[in-house]
Amino acid sequence: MLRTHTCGELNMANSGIQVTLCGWVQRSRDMGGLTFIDLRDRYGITQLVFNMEKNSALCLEARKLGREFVISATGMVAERSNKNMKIPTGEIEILVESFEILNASKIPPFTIEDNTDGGEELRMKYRYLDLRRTFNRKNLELRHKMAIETRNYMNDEGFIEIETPVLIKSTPEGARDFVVPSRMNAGQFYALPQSPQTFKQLIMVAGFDRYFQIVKCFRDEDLRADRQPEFTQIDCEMSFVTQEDILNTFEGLAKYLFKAVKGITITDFPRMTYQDAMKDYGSDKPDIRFGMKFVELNDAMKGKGFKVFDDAELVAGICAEGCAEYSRKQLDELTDWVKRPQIGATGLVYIRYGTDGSIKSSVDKFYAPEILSSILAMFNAKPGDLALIMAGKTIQTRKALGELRLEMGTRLKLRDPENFKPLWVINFPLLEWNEESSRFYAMHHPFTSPVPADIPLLDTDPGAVRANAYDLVINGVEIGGGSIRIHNRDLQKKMFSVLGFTDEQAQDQFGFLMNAFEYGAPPHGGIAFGFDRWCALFGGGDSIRDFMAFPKNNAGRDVMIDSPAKISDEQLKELNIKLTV
RNA sequence: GGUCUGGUAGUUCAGUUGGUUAGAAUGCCGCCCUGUCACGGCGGAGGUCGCGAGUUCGAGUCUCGUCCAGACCGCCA
Repeated sequence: MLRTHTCGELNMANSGIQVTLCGWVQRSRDMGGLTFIDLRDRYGITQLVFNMEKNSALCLEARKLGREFVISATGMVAERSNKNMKIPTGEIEILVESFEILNASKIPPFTIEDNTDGGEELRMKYRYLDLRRTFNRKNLELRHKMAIETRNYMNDEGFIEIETPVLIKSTPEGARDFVVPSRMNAGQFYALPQSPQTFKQLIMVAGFDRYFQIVKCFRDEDLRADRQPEFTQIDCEMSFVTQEDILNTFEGLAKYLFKAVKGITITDFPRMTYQDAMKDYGSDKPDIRFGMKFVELNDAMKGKGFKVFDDAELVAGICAEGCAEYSRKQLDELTDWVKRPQIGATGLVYIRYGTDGSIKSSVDKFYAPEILSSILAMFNAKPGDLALIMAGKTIQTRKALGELRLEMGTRLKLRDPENFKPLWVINFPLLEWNEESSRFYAMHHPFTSPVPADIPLLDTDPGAVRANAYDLVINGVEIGGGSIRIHNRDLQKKMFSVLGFTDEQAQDQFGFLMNAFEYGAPPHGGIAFGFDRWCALFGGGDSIRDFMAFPKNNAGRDVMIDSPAKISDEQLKELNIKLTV
């Protein structure tokens, strides 16, 4: 070992002993007769002292050390005359007797500090330097803890971790696949898994009963702050269970992780139907840290001569507590906010309930004071509150109002990142109609089982079929989703047919699964969690990139290794690929 | 595929109506300082204003194109 201790562990109890530390030069302070160096490693920072009077040659050498030099230093642990209570090692320092430069460093392009001066792009290019910062180190430590504790819980619950292949087969439906050309099979391609879905079902057919895997998945779609082309799932599947068993098992995982990683005891774990979530919050992943539920106002506000509302399919609003003080300018600004293309609302109506009991709205012309007063009563509004109302097509209005609700929640500071409110959203529809291609798509995926009572509807009214599917939502973030699967060949075949597959296509693409169902497939179901998102949520971050060691930028590029990149003509030839660009 | 924002010193940014030699902070280099810990003081170096056209007597500033980065919409079974 090149060191006797780390830079984070020494304190008064160690004073008087000789130690050797290794680490990076965080900063040096040259006082003339004294030189201080903060030596940093994963574990902390320890101050080294060089004294000109005691050893001038050594002190002069130490002054030459630049930021991020890697050194080992040997000396005596001593109590400081001026203590720094801000750091754990702040009561001691090392009186250095000798040191060695293990490796020099160029001047780093940005400062390796909590409040770094480096921008996003630069830090990504030098990610290995960025990762030296406490912020990133802590995020990766959190991620590690999450993974370890997940494995602990799953192992204790009798789950077995099994790896599934990464080179698999491309299938339609769902996200775009990343594909990998096969050299030995000219003209043919593997696909990288969007999830190990079919494999974990086959593992159930194989009798493993309880499987999980912390696994990389790949989707070739555009990126977001919470979406990367390669990401990690906690993928889980169980046999001989009902939906209730799965919800209980993974409610257990969530509670365990909250306790083990965040030290938080979760007692409340409510469930909400998809239908209620859409009606009350305009979202299938409602943030229930705050109320501000939708109030539907069709009966109260339609037919009173205000054309925008009269023509609307839905008139609905929310009540922002204590916002009656909003100025005309603020309300205009809020109206502009909902009119942005991302939200796409056509307008915003307000009713202001003044603290003096006065009522003022943007539609006074159409609604008598008594009516406005009765509407405020529907919101349970108190003097000082502000009702915000939108109208239009039901789906768009709910979506826009949902965005407005989140925005108001943020402005009113009702979305504390250290306050956690998990929620199961259940009772999802099985299918979703797509206007563009005029066909149904599986809302979850094509292996999701319909609620048995609704199976006859597959022929008559597919859109009304409910699925045995569920999502775990925490603070408005979709953390995971799953379903009870189809385990019967005929039902699976039926499902593909409803989705517009011919029997041949279904057999060609998913024959292996349907064949397996004919050999004693047990009833099964499962769930998959977005591991990166869960880490980001627990870490209080908005971007999953901060919780991955080497993430890609918003164009899917790794700016550090500069990928993706061209390959040589020889490689292309070997793969039988001709480029058109 | 689309919308928006940004690109100026190593770095993070400011730069007014288009007008003299493009500034600040930080980092870097040099000198001074024996208790600092965001040390302090003095001095110094550092710029193809992303790139390419255009308008103009004159462009960091206006226009068009293009590249790069970020956020979002579409997309993400």
